[in-house]
Amino acid sequence: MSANPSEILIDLSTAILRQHDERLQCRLVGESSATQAKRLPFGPFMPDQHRTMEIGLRHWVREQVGVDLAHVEQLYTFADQGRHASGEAAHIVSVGYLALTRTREPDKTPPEAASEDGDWQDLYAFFPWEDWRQGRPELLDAQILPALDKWLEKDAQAADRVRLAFGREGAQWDEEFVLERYELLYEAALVEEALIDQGKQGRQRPKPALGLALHLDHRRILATALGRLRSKLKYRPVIFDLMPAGFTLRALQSTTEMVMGVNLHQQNFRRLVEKSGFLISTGRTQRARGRPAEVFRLRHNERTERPLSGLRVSAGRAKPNSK
Amino acid sequence: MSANPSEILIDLSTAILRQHDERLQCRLVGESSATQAKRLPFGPFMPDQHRTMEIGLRHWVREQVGVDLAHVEQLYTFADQGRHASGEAAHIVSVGYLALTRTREPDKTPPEAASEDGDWQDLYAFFPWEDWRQGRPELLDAQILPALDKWLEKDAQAADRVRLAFGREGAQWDEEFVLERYELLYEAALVEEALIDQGKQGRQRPKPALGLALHLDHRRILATALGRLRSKLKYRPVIFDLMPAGFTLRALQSTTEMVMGVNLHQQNFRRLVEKSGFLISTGRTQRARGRPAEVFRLRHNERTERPLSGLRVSAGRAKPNSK
DNA sequence: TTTATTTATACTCAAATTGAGCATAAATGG
DNA sequence: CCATTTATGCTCAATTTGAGTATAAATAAA
Repeated sequence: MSANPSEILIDLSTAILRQHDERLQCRLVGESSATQAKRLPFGPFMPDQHRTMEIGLRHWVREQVGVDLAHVEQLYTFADQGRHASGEAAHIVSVGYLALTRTREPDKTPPEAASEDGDWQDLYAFFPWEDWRQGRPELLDAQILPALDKWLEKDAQAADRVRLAFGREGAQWDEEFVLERYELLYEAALVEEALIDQGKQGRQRPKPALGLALHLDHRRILATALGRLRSKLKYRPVIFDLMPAGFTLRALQSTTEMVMGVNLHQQNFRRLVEKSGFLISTGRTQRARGRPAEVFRLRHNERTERPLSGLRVSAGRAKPNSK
Repeated sequence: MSANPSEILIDLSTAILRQHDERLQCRLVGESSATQAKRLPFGPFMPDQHRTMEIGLRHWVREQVGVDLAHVEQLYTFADQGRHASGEAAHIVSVGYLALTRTREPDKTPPEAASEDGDWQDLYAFFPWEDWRQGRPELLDAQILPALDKWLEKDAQAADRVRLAFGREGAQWDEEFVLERYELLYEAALVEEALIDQGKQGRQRPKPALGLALHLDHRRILATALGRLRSKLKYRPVIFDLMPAGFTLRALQSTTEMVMGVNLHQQNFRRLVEKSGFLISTGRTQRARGRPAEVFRLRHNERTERPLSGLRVSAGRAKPNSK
């Protein structure tokens, strides 16, 4: 079927995220016909033309999507055979990337351009159980946990993983475990991709309503991206790569909340950010409904590679050995 | 020169770390002849035989190295062309992994087996500037920083990266920036690999004494491994995957110190670990020089995927939106 | 057999950080 | 002018962290 059974193609797929209109969005490409799932922007890695994979990735993104990337980070390289439908010409290894793009200054956005900038989807459409901003999603207790329990009845192997990932029986819900949760839902065949990979084209069984499906393992890449971003926010100031040049503290907080899927305490958030020393006032102010807010910008060009909230060395350093 | 210009081979290379005799060690394979650099255990990914890359990796490790792997984590996929000497038959993409192995119980180690278990090298032989346990390494001020400054004279572009990575001018030394430091030393041609990649076989210039060189980009993988491990220790309890089944708190602390390259405050470390609730006393005690120490073990089989020191959500959660 | 030395463990205390809330300021829309 | 909204300032208790001092229990040396 395939030209050469051990030929390997490397596919670069990128989860491009932006913050827009109070939503965290993800850029998609591909057919919007009902049968065909959309996919992340992608392209093959061509070692003869791209000196590094990141160069290749930027090439494809430039070609397919007209956005400037801020933070770019390699996520993971997936090569599971089970995930790729048979019939492919070669073995595909997909290298997933996370990229953040800065929103334009709210004022400067040309109004007509809004609909012209491609297919952006609400990220939580793919992971509705990850958004706790309005409280614990009802979906969890109404559908997910009962279905997982039913799955565990046949095979209790994964019981502990479910407990930790979904925060049951004393375990805390950890918002970083996005991938772990998605993988469990996949294993339990509660997401459409699992049915497709099993050859059941999603027509036989009732289509599970657990978020929108994507091409191949792209939703897995997206889950990795969200988990990584949530995790990274806590120790590296990547959040600013989702912000325009000038922004209010409230806007920064909203963006953080979108990513974390959780609401934060406004006054304490302000205290944290002020203490971090990353921001500097522009002197300008931005008015909306209530009291006008001060507009900040990133101090200098302190690049993103600095810890945001102090290091977690924990347990206290001591003096070096005297001897 | 090569059979097919765009043919891609995937190479799985693993940094296998263990803790042994108060040292953090790394398993190497390959010639010990003077001219040929050693390398990390490796093998090609063969999609026809390995369903996932991790399966392939475990296969090669089993074949080349007789150790049981505990924690295994994919690090990064490197595909830079500049890094691979020309003349290779195909484009090699190397997927780097980090693996931790548990030490045997100190009592149960057969004395003669010690020398029989392969080629283990002190990790800090490759990164002497990363070990601050005896205080700030003299190497830094004596050699590294002057050489970097000399490099920056020609091109000050990287000045800010140097400042952040090496903690100068107000910036703090961040022990996680292992890769960033190594890359800068590579770019400044202060490590042997840089000279080799430039075609100067290290004979012309005086060989820089900045740590032992490894095959191709294996030292870069090792740097990634150390940085990732240092980072991960702070929020996931992977440290236990370097420990034997039973251990004293002092042994746990020493291992943590080896990894972090920093000394910790003993009483506070104890407090932290006790509070974490990960450990449970075995009732046994272990005697050495001073007062005998209590021997602990991991509680149950709480797997490693739990936060060690409380989450860093920072800025405090608030109640969900009431509306 | 005492004594110094070494290591483990217990406890204290001040400083810093965090979590939660009250209070006030400065706009807008009746 | 007043109710509403949002931003910002400030307080206060609880918890965590950093850095010690004190004591316990062993070994090595005198």
